[in-house]
Amino acid sequence: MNSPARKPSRIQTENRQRIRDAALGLFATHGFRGTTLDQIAEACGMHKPNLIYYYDSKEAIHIDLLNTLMEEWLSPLDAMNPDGDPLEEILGYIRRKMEMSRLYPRESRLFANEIVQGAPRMLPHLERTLKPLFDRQCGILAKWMKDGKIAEMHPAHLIFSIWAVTQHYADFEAQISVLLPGDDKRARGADQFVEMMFRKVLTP
Amino acid sequence: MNSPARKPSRIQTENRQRIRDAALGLFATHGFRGTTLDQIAEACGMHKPNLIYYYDSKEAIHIDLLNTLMEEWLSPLDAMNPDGDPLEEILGYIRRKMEMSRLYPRESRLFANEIVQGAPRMLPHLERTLKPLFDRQCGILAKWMKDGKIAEMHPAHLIFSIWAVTQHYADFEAQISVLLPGDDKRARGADQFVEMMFRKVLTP
DNA sequence: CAAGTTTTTTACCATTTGGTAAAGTTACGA
DNA sequence: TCGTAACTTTACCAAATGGTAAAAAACTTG
Repeated sequence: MNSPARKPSRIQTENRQRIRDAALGLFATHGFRGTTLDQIAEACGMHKPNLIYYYDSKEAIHIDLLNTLMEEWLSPLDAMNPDGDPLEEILGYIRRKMEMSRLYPRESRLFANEIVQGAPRMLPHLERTLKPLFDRQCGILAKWMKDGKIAEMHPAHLIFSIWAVTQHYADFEAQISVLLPGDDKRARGADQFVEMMFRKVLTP
Repeated sequence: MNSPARKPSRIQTENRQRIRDAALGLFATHGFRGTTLDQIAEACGMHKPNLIYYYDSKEAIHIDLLNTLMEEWLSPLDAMNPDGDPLEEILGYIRRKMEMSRLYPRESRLFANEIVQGAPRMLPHLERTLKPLFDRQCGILAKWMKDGKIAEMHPAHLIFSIWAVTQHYADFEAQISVLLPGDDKRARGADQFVEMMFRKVLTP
């Protein structure tokens, strides 16, 4: 076991990453309770007690995943520049969110599972990390509205609607692929629709 | 055990309903694997083997719930009248969806859980029941667009966005209540925002 | 390369969990 | 009201699952 003061060895860093990567896919598609340590072990080519050597418990893996991924998951929101062109900043954010839905559906579903089930392991993190960022960005949006750069509306609900629409494509993909088969141009169609939609909504 | 030909007794009807009601809340907040038969039994004041007397397995309860609720869950979509005023028909549908998010969050989360995890027990049902309805309503929307009654856009993605935004308020309530505390006027604010949003999007 | 440390593997355990068997109780039609 | 079918309860079980103990193997470092 590693003492708390020592920094992790190369092997530790690598293997923890392997574990997280395997666990991410499984937690995303089966949820926390639906995923077993044996499944994670098999998915990353390790043995069950080896997981516990690197993480104290199954829950510790889950929590570490949520914490590790939250930051980069939220980074596009943070990247909105208060001094840029309002409409283009927001549309840029929306484009990045659509891209992330396509590139990182596992992350999207991991958070979706967690929050749908009441965020039992993430509520404090939402309070401490997401809330301040959210409030700040709402402030930026409010200022843009007051300056007449974009249409006047409730900034919080605007952000909710952006999250809802963009993440829907990752979280509910199983349903979408049934209703809109032939996935060739689906991504482009989605991108075009979402851009058109929010352009209309935001234009004063 | 009841023979397949006999129709269920009063006690059977009542107790199955009690079981479904208890299971709905638990499946919605803990997912399928996260819910145990003992939890369901306790929640409806029955004993575990009694559940198995009414349902062959835990999975049978889950499947019956999905099947039973799917129809009424989709009924507002079916209620869109092709001969009514297009904008008002769609906005009426959106209002009903918002109302359902508020009145039936358990149902919304039950389906959210199921679909996020790849709809393992619902894919055939989506194909057989949802797909035809969806295609029909897309056709109605397309005609309204061709007639210039509402703005031109991809009908399927319009429906996706309606589902995404309205169900987001039920499915991600844990997050929303952190970001927008003081729930007094939250529902009204949401309703107003969503109506304004889609009015803009749909106006030609 | 030898001693010590880190990492991996094997064997195992206690609890939980979905489900069964069968006895006991209640409801209900003749 | 009596017999039978429907329903409920108690006791139980096998498999799955999260986790532990400790020996074996591999790696690091003086």
